[in-house]
Amino acid sequence: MLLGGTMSRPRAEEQSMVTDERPYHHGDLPSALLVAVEECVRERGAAALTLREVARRAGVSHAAPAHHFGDKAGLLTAYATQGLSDMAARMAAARASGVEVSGREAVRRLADPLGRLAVAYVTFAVEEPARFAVMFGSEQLHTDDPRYQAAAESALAELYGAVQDVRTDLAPGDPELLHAATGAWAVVHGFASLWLAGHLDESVTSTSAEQATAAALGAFGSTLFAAAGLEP
Amino acid sequence: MLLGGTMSRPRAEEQSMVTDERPYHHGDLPSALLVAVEECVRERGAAALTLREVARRAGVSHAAPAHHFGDKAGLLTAYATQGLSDMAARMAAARASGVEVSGREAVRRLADPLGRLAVAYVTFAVEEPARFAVMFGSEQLHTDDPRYQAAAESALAELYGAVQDVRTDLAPGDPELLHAATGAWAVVHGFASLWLAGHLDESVTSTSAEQATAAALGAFGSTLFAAAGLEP
DNA sequence: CGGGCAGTCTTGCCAGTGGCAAGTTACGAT
DNA sequence: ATCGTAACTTGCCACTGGCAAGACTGCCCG
Repeated sequence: MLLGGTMSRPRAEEQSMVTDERPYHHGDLPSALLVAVEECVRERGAAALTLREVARRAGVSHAAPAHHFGDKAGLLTAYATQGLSDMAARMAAARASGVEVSGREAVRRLADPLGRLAVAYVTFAVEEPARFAVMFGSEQLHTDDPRYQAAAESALAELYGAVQDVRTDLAPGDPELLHAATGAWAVVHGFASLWLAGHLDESVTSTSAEQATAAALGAFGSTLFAAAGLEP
Repeated sequence: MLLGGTMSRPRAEEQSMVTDERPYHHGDLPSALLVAVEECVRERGAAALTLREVARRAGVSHAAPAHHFGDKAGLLTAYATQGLSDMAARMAAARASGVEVSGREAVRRLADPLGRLAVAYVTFAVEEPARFAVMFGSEQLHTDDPRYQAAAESALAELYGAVQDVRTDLAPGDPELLHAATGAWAVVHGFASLWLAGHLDESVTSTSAEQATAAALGAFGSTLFAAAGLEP
């Protein structure tokens, strides 16, 4: 996915001192543009992303992106859609696999599917901060794009599925299920957001996303137990 | 705070058809600019905020804001600082007061200081979406500004205090306290963020912030209990 | 009372941006 | 081979944030 090879100039114009003899047709410009978006956002943040800079990195004129993505929001929407699909796949894999998380005692609760999904969510955000930032941090997204909506829905379905795996007492469609899923989403999303925004203590973010998530969820769970007057 | 009266033109130039006979010196431009920021963000979102539009609304030239706030980030930082102070005050009040929250059975747990703080956090975000968006959604903030840091720290202190109120078993400085506070922050912050981004189901956001928070936290708590094999 | 000074605000400019329109190039179907 | 069409470019527009230089005005000190 490092491009470079995606577009080998088909016919080398005689001279070897070709300065910019790239072919008129790029080959796979949409993919190259999405890679360029990734780079830009990683280096300077989503807010500083510039359509022209993206085009520059892909080696095309400033108006080329519009032909494939319509406008800046369209480009970002495509990038976010990629991210949502990837995230959904990761969550599905985490939910299916039985990988145990390492950590402290209270972490035992995280061995269930919901816990693995939580770790997957946060891990995705930490490993792909650019994607996460555009997916949830950008206000310029064409959220009515059907492909975007489909990707978002598939990710959300994983979340609901994980909650349902734990709350077997609830029938599908029960409002309680909606609230439980909302709460679960809130924790992991908030944790990931605060992490990426740099608001978390360094002692938290200096460990792995897995351990940090386990520690926070475990401690918060104990707090809920304490508030309810129960033994953890 | 609706401005308008903030700057009554001191001397009415003879004619009543004064088109723009405002005095050279505004009187309290910084405040007027912050009000204008509020309006702009409310109407078109934080990303669409324009220094020139803010200046236009305050009735000054496009370069006037720079004199008081340095640059765009400086203006946003001042606005965010206001918001953080306000939020800290609200959280402190909620923590001190004993107001019971209304809601379902599981909500009983929310009657404790931590629950009241959670409701205060979400309520602030829903009632002041512009402030919340700039405080946490903007990437162009001078986070090294001492006033900003002080405000952020006072808000964070309320959070830690509320957690400590519930986890009386933990000594100050215990890492578990840090993790518990991080987890608590994550839930309320995630919930508020998803709400403002429009990602929550309408059946959730159509109720009051108080009830929605109570329902989500309650249901999520029950889920944790279920995962731990306990009775709620 | 008056003169200068410092802070406030304006005008004018610059490079850079996103989007549009019109033109140019090259591929592929026929 | 030709022609239609998709891919890409050039050139333009209004707009933005930031800077420099100038204009206005309240206030302090004589």
